[in-house]
Amino acid sequence: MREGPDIARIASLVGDPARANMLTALMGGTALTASELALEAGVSLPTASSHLSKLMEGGLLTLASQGRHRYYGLAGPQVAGMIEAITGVAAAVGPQRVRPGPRDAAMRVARVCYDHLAGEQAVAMLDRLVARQVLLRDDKEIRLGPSAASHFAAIGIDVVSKARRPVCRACLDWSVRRSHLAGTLGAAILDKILLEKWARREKDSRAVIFSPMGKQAFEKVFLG
Amino acid sequence: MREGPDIARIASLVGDPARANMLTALMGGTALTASELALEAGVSLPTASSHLSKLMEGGLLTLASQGRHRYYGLAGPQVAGMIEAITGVAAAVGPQRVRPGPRDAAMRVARVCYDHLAGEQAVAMLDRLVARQVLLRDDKEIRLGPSAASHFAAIGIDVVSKARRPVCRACLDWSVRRSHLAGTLGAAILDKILLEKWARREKDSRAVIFSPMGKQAFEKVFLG
DNA sequence: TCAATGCTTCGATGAAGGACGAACTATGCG
DNA sequence: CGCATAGTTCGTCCTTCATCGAAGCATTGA
Repeated sequence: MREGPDIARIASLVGDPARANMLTALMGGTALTASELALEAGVSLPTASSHLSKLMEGGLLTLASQGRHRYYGLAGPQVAGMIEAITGVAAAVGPQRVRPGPRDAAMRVARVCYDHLAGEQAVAMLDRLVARQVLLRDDKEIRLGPSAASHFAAIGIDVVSKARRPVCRACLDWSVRRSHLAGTLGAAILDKILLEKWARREKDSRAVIFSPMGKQAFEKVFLG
Repeated sequence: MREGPDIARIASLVGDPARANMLTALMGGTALTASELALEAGVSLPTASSHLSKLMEGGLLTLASQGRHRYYGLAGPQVAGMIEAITGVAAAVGPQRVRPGPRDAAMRVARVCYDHLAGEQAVAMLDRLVARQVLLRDDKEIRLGPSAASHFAAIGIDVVSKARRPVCRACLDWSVRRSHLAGTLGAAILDKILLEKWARREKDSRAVIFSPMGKQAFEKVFLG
């Protein structure tokens, strides 16, 4: 009989369809209220409330009360990474899927991963940044290169770490099996992309759709 | 209501304690038989068999039949990565350690790991055998040294491999984070320890309790 | 061919927990 | 205040599924 971190406890939290839907919905990065999550999960409000308590108790969610609204969000990037990893296995393992619709294709190209960009675009970006030595990567770790500060400052992104959260982190992609950039820098880049309206978010989905011009701009700045 | 990869299905597979233990055991990288996994999970053989079918059906395991042995292993690095991600969250989220009781302390010192000895004693033993070059270890693999046959023959252990099972294998310890000796040799040594009554097994536990004299004898033979 | 071992299937049991309606608390708004 | 909206708690029903013993296959060795 094994000991150690209670992995079954965490996994079983994700293992309920209603809770899994809630967590998936929260992968979009924005915090949601209990009613919204109930709707996402397709259960009644009391049921959702019960699930949310469990997720809170399990440490997977954070709660921000604002007046009579209670906003639930993912507890952190580590939790988001776990959901991505599970999603990846589920996607790889379920070959009995109907042919990938247009939404799936879009998801493969670019999607939101909690607070940063994921998908082929994001993987290509990280590759390029490493090739140009703006970022340095050894093994699983990613660090800022000497030219990083000036490079990102030129496009209006400050790479100074304000919080305890790391600036750079690698996050494994489920569609491609390679890493993309997470951390505060990854989040800042996604902000920039949406702020500049290079891309818009598909409603009720994690997909990120680049406009033709936005794609060009993105490629010029990050893949150039 | 969401669509997409069935993440709840995968997570719920990991969400059962017995299955979680099996998967954790398989994280070592070596494939194990159904009986071994039953022991690891602390369930009966039929129960284990049922769990294994489910894990197979879920695509998390691969199966290699060799005669009447059926070796189960993780389906791939992606699955391993997922387990690791879940373990990470579980470790970060649950620092609530139960106070280590006397049984836990004993488990840390010495315990049975399905057919061989694990724990601090076992780790020390392997270290010493390698230091004396009775065993040779490179990377993760352990082989017999030139003096191994005579050395073990002197204490009544035959190192000739009868079965297909390897004589030496490294097994990662959860208490200490280092390896101990598994394989037929590991099993033979545990047999010897119990046969000579150097130690007895705690009932209903994996703990192995050395008598004062037994400990001396063990240290003389294996740590001398 | 017979016995032993490794493993799976079957059937019955029992406990865990997910579901919702109703009632309760809390915030906001006139 | 009184009413409406957002959430939680409670109680109960009910499905699911983990568990084990016994029996059934399959492989190996004698």
